[in-house]
Amino acid sequence: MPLVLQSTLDRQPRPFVPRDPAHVTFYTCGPTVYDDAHIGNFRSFLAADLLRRFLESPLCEVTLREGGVHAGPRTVTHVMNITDVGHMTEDDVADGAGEDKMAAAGRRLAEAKKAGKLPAGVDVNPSDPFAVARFYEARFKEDAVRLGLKLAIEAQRDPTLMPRATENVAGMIEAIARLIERRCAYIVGEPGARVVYFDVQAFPAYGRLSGNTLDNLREGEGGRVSAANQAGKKHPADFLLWKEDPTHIMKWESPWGDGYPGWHIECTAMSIARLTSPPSPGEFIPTDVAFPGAVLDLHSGGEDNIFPHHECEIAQSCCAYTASTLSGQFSRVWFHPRFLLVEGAKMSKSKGNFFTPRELFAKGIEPAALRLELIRTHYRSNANFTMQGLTDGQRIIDRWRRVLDDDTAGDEPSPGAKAALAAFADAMHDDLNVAGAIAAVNSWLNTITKPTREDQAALRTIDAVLGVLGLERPKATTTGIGVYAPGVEPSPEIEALLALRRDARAAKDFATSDAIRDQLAQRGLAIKDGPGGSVEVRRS
RNA sequence: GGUCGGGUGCCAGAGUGGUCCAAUGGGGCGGAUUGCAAAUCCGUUUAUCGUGGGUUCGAAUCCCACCCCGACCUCCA
Repeated sequence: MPLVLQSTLDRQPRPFVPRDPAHVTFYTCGPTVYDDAHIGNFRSFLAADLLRRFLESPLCEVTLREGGVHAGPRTVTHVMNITDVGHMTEDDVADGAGEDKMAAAGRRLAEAKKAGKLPAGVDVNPSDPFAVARFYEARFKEDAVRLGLKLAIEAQRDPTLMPRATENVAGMIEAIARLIERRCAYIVGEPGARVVYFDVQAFPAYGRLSGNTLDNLREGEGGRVSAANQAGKKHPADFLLWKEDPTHIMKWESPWGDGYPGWHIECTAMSIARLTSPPSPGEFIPTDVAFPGAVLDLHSGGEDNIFPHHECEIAQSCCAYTASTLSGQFSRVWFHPRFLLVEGAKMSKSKGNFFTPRELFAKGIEPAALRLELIRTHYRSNANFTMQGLTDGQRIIDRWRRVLDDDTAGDEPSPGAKAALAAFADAMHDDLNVAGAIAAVNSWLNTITKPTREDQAALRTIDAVLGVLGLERPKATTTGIGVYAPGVEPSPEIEALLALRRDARAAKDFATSDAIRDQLAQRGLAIKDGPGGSVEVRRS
């Protein structure tokens, strides 16, 4: 059974039919770099990564437009933008009110610097918004690489895969100009305070993605679309494409004055630029009969992007670049992973359940365990991140690694590897049923007492999709007697206790040795006697 | 109020009309192992599937109502 996905547009699973089955185009709305990305951000990015990895796997089959099946492997060009334009903190009040977010981030950085809380070796000029953006961008890329985001690894060689909004303003201006020319956008205000808006009434399909059609928006009681804040708009749902503001902290020249672009236009410009052959002025991308207005194969983003961001992106992209402005979906599949809860509650800084990958890594959580915890729940359900889940995942990973690490594996054929690969692929083809796929792996491994090389090869094929086993393994710190797990710092006191315990055990004074173990347990450390008198120390 | 996604054992989480008295992992319990632990290995245990009604020969799976959780309704993955 070839791959089936549930696009947000369809609300039901459908076979995935790319334009070119051998080469899939995939755009992911990337991070805003005003701050470190948290585990919720990464859940969404990793879900996209998993989809991409499966598409590239030899296990993945895809439906052909003319019918029939295309067998993997295939290539995927996966692009993810870096949003380094500082949007406004109060853009809902009026387009362009409040403080620029990049400026706010700079202010926070300046405070951290003053308090001596910046990591060693870091020198950022907090008043330079570009420097602030680059600082967080670099940290994001580090985290992404550690979590095995394939795109971030590739981007180390090909930076065009992670384009920056600030370096694509020319493309945004071109897109806006095309929209104005096609009468899908209009300019209001006098020079010095001009604003360009997209005219939502020019795109009848507006609202199809989110269900927020123009009628529903009018009836809605969210209170955000209020006419009072929207002076000059033809329709309250019209959205900003360009804002003239010569005083802004980040500004560019444009035909509509010096200023900055709206929130949505950057993704249009960057996806068109990197994933299509951009049409010349006056020309448009021809419509695919089967998928009108579909230019990209896949487009992903967190569920909060569905409205307004992706709704607006579809409208402006189709109106600027495709043959018809009447309808269009821009991407064949819209892929929206749901939000992550933490210990059953919404993640928030005030609740203290807000985590970034680097914080967890510093505690000794290994990237593989975090990755598995973040991908193991179906992407269209809210996932619940728990410390228990992290431990569960760690055990699964340790178990799988024991299979791969067995260097006495023989050449005899494996009785179960083929069926396991098929079961894994079946689950993944079914709208990425990762939990089912992991279950297939575990059930198979349960039947193995001694892995063969074929088993190991099969597990590697599976892991090329899941992407956990190849991740960096934090190293234990070894001292004379202790083997300290990642995240546990050796100290002279602990060393002394371990030495005392060793002596007590040698003298068969188990009361003392157990007392020392209890003492360590009170400090949150669990020990395990290893070979040769060594003692493994980890957090309990 | 509108538009969506969910509610399955102690926990996480699959399963979308019969093969489900419900996968898988963790936990619990028992055994091997250990001075005792831990880890590992072996075995084992636990669910009438949010509530109420309906459709059907048959429902966790379809329909209706209600309750609850989460997202969005121009900051947010």
